Amino acid sequence: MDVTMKDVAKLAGVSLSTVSRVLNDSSLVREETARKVEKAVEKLDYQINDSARILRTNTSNLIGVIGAGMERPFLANLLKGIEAEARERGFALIYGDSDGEFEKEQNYLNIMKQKKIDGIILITTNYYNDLLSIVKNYNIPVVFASGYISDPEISCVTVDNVAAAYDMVEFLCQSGHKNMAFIKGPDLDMLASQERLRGVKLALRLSDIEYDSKRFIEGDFTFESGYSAAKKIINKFPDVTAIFAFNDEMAVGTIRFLKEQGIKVPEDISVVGFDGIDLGNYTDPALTTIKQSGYHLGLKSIEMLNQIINEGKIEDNKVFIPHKLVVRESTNKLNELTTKQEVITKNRG
Amino acid sequence: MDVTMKDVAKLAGVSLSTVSRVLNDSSLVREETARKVEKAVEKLDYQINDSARILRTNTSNLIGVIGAGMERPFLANLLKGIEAEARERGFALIYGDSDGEFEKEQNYLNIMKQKKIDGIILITTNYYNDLLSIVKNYNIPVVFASGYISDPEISCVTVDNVAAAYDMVEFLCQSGHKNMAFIKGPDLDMLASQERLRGVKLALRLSDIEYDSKRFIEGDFTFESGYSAAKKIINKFPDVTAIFAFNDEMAVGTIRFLKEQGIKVPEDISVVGFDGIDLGNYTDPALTTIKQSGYHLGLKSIEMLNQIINEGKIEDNKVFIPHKLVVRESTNKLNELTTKQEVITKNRG
DNA sequence: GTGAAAGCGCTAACAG
DNA sequence: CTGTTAGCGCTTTCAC
Repeated sequence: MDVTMKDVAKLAGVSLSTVSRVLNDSSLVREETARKVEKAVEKLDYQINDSARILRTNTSNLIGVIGAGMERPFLANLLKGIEAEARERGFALIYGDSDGEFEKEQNYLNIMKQKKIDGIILITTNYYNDLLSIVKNYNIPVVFASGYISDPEISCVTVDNVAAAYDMVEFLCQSGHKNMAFIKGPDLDMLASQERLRGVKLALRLSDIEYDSKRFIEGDFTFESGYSAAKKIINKFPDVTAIFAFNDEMAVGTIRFLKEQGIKVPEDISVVGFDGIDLGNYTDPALTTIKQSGYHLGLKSIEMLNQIINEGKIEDNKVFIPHKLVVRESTNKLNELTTKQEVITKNRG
Repeated sequence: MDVTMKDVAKLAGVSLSTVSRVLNDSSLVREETARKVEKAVEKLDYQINDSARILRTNTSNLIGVIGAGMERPFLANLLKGIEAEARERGFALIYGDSDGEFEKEQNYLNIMKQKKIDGIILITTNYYNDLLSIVKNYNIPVVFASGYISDPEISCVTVDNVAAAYDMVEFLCQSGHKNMAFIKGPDLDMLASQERLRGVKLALRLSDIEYDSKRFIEGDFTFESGYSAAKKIINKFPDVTAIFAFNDEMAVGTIRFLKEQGIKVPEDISVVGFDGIDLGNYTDPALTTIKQSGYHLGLKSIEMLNQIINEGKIEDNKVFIPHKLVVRESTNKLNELTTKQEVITKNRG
C-alpha cells in the first residue's frame, strides 16, 4: 500500500496528530518538531489520502464543472479560464459534458454530490431551470456561467447578451442596413441565444424596423449550421444586405456560403458574428463581431464561486463581463446611392 | 448532514451490510429485501459517500487528465472523446491543464495520486520524459495520447505523425512542388512536431530534395504564429510554391498573410495543414490537410486505459489511429509550364 | 506542545 | 441470505 501518515509519524518519532498538525499548518507545533515531520514527509514522498481527509472534514477542494458544447472555441477558453483560476485557488476540477441533455446533467450532479464537491460551475443552457431546482435542493454553492439567471438566489456571470446584440444591430442600422437576417442559436438554448434575440428585437424596434420572425433562422453554433442557414436566407431573402450570426463560427460558415455563390462580403452583404474568437482575425474578410473573453468569464466564475464557498454568500451575484464591438472587414457602410433598395427604385424610376 | 447508509438501513429495516450489498449489485440478496432497500434509497434520495467508499476500496473510478493547450480545436475534441468514453465506462474525470510546464504537471500528478485516481491520460509534449519517470514510479496505469512513446512499458495512442507528414510531402512533391517551406510546432514539443518533422525529412530525401533547416520556421500552433511564420517565409524564400504548416490553425494564419500580400492561394502558393479540424472546410480556400479524429483518439485512449486498469496489462500498447490526406482547395498541381522556376528560366532564356 | 482515542461512512470478512 | 464487526487514513476533541 501507499505511504500513510502513520509511517511518517513513526519515522519522525511523533504521533499521528502531530503529523496532521504540521501538514495543516497548525501553529501549535514546535518548529523543531515540524522540521522533523517535514523531513520524514519528504523522505517517504508522502501524499495525503484525500478520501480520508474528505471523509473526515467533509470538504473536498473540488469544483464540479458541467458543460455542453465545450469544444467550441469560446467555451474551450472559458474552461481554460476556469481551470487556471481554480488551480490558483487550490481547487481541482471534476469535469463533465452533458451534451445538453438533462439526464446527463442530472447524472453528473449526483456523481459530483457523491464526491462532496465544494461548489459547481454550470455552463448549460437547455434545461437549466430543471437543473437549478436540483441544485437548490442540494444546497450546494453554484455559479452559472452561460447566461443571465433571473432567480435572485442564483449567482451568474455572463456577457450582457441583450446589450451586446443590441449594439451590433444598432451598428448595422447606423451603417445603413435595413434589410437584415439573423442566425440564432438552437431554440432549446434558453439563455445566450434568447438574450441575443431580445437585444436584436429591441434594436430593431428603436430603429423602426419591423420584426419578422421568418428572418431568424435557427442554427446550432457550428460552421455547418451557419453555412446552411445562409443558404436558406439567400433563397428566401435575396435582397438582404446584412447577416448577423449569433456566434463567430456560424458567421464563418455564412461567409463561406456567400463566397461560393459569388456574393461578395462585405460589398454585397455584410456578415457579423458574436464572441470574438481568435479565428475572426484570420478569416478573409476578417470578422466584425462582439468581442468577449471566455477566459475572463471563467476566471470570474471561479472567483465568485470561491467567495460563496468561503463566505457563504456573495454581495453582487449577477455580474456582467465586458464586451466590445470590434469592426473589422466583413461589414460595409451602406452608401445610400448603392443600396440595393435604391438601385431597384432607380431602375424602376 | 447528508443522508447516510445508516439512514437507509434503518428505514428499510435491514442492516448496513445489506444496503451495501444491494447497492453493489451483490446477488446474495433476496429480491424482496433488495426492493425494500431500493425504495428507501429512492425515498431518502440517498447518494453514496464516495470518499468513504474510496477510502475503503482504494478504487475511485476516477481518471485524471493532464493536458496542455486544450483550447485548440483538435485537442478540445480529444477531450470531448475522452469525456464521452469515460462517462460511458463509469469513470469521472479530474481535469488539469499544465500549460506545458513541468512543475504544474508534477503538481497535478500529486493531486491526482492523492485522490487515488484509477488511471491517467497524459496529453503533454514538452517534458513528457520527466513525467514518465514519475508516473512509472507511482505505478499507476497511464496512456499517452499525444504522440508515440518509445518506452516499451508505456501505452500510447496517436496518429502516425511520421507517416502522415510523409504522405503530405509526397503529395506535394507529386503535385510538382520542389520549393517548399514548413511551419513546425514549438521546438519544446518533443512529440507530434518532432515526428512530423521526421516524416517530412524522410519524404524529402526520397524525393531527392535537399533538406534545408532554414526552411523550417518555428510556430506554436496558433493562427498568429502561422501568420508571422508565413511572413518570414515570404521574406526569406520568395520563390516558395508550397507551405506545409504542422497544424490547421497555422495554415489558416498563413493563408491570411498571403492574401494580404496579394499572393493567391493556391495559384501562387499552395498551403496545407494538419489535423483536419472542421474549420478547414469553411475557409477560403478550403484547406488541404491531414485528417485525424481527435474525438476518436480520446475514445481509444480511454478504452486502452480501461483495459490496463481492469486487466493489469494490455496486449497492444502502441496504437495508431487512422489518418487521411484530404485534398481540398488550397493546393494546386504545379503545371510545369507555369512553375515559377520555369518562368524565371524562360525569362532568362 | 504533544499524544490517545473516537469516529467520519463505507466494505468485506466472518458468523450465523 | 443477512447481521456483526473491524478497520480504511485522516482530523479533532480532550487530556496531560
